[in-house]
Amino acid sequence: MEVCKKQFKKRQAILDFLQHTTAHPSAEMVFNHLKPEYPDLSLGTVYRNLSMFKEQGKIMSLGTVNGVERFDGNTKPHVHFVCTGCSDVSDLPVVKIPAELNRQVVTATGGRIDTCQLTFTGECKNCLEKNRADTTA
Amino acid sequence: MEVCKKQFKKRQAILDFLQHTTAHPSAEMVFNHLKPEYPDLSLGTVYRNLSMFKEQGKIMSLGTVNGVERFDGNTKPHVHFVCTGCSDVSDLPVVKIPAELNRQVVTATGGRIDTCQLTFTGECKNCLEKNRADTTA
DNA sequence: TTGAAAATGAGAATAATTCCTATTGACAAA
DNA sequence: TTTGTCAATAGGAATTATTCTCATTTTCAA
Repeated sequence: MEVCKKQFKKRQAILDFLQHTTAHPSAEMVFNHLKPEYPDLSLGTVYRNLSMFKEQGKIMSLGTVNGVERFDGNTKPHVHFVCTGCSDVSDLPVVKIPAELNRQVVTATGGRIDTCQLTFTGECKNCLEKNRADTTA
Repeated sequence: MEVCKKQFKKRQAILDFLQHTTAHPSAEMVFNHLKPEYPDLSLGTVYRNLSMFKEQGKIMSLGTVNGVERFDGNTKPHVHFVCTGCSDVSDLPVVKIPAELNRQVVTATGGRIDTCQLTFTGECKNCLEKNRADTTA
């Protein structure tokens, strides 16, 4: 039966979504996105699988934005911009992390480096304009 | 009386501690550190003041490590190393964030940049050695 | 068809953080 | 010294994101 066919595709669906979106979603955002297609999906399953994928290195955590954890299906080191106004997280593909930094860190710490994250925090163009409109109104 | 003299120095004590430690403490670590000197300090006060200082830009949040938020009294952009084993956060004063990155981001986003954080995540020397000892034992 | 193992749903439990309210210290004016 | 006012605080309740538990369901190989 059709319904059952999808039953064990949920884990894969969660991973697929993360690897094809640039939205850097939270667990709840993943849940909301997949719920229409998988009506009996539960939030616990999303959390469980996200945590497993993170463990396996298939996705990475971007840390929390306004108290909720955000995830990224792109595990290659890249640069993010976080807007404190609307909590939007976006990629900055233009900006590159210089490769020699990694080497510097390894020699400085003597430890093992798993990931590296460069995050710029501020207010995005939209929020800036919205705020300006609010204050002039 | 001596006890009373300290009563309203708690806020300042919290800020002082953050500005003179390199431990990148959590709210609870701040609380535990100041509790002996201020026996009636409450955890709520620590959270409240940390959040106020953060708002004022006097301290900054480093995001969460294993689920708890960490703070830094040094608000100048600098590089951190987070050990996923022992949750230790350390500065990497040797490694510098190239200044031109900031300009690239401003032009790429059209927004306002408040802070910038470069974080390397992995396992520190100590934890690596501890793990090796565990597996060989 | 059956049995074992993996995946899930639902909701309870947990833990970090925030909120609320009565109390207390500081400080200026009487 | 006393009093009034206001900011700062303590203490604990409330909130909320996340994790855990366990019964149920699906898969898949035998």
